[in-house]
Amino acid sequence: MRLLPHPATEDIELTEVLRALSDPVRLEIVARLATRGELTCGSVGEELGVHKSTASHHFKALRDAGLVFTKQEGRLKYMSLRRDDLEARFPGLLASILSATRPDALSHG
Amino acid sequence: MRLLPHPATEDIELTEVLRALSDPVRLEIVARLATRGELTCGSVGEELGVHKSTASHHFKALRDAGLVFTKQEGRLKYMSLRRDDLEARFPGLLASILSATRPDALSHG
DNA sequence: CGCATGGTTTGATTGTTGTCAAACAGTGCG
DNA sequence: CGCACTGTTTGACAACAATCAAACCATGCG
Repeated sequence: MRLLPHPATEDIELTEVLRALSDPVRLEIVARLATRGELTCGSVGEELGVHKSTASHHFKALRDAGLVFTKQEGRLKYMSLRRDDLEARFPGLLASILSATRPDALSHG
Repeated sequence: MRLLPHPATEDIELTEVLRALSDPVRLEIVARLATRGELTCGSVGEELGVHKSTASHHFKALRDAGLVFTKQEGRLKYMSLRRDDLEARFPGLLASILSATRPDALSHG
């Protein structure tokens, strides 16, 4: 099992995190990771209707920004949110963004 | 005194807010607005070492995203953070971002 | 080994963005 | 009006990004 490069918690940059989450597809990926724990590249591609190479590209962007952790098991790669690392680095940031992605949690209706 | 177009609070989009803040110059502008209340286009240009047209461009990006409000008085235009609107739309988001950029920014709220 | 499966990389295309400089426009003052 | 001051718009340019398709790489299985 190989390990992919992940930035250390203290090396996570705020602008890169915000930039990574400013894409609708990546924001949706993160929102799903928050509720479903782990996702593979292929499942995201199918569910969001994008090519698998596009999904891979987005996962790399999220990984490089320090948002997700990639764990390989067999032929599959499981991506998960780095919740604790992000909370330690930018307290409250991920929580506020995740709550903002849920329409029912807003003053919308 | 003229009014520039600003999006209504309920029309502020999360991805556009994150995108606006993903640029280091704009993030710095917002951080300074948080501690200093109001800034003009020219002052930002001088302090951050960018051309005035670039500063104007960034202010427009922040205004279009719903982050800042522009008020004209005489020949000057004062930009200020839409703190209350952002708090109503995305609770806790701006606070967590500001604390990530400048931990003392919260004490001025 | 041969093959299927799951992801990655590369190429091409298209669109966006950040920046400066120069021209333009609105405002206030004399 | 003419002028100075502020900010906006336009033009140009380089850099980056999102997407798909196809080729490629790696892993596990028979």
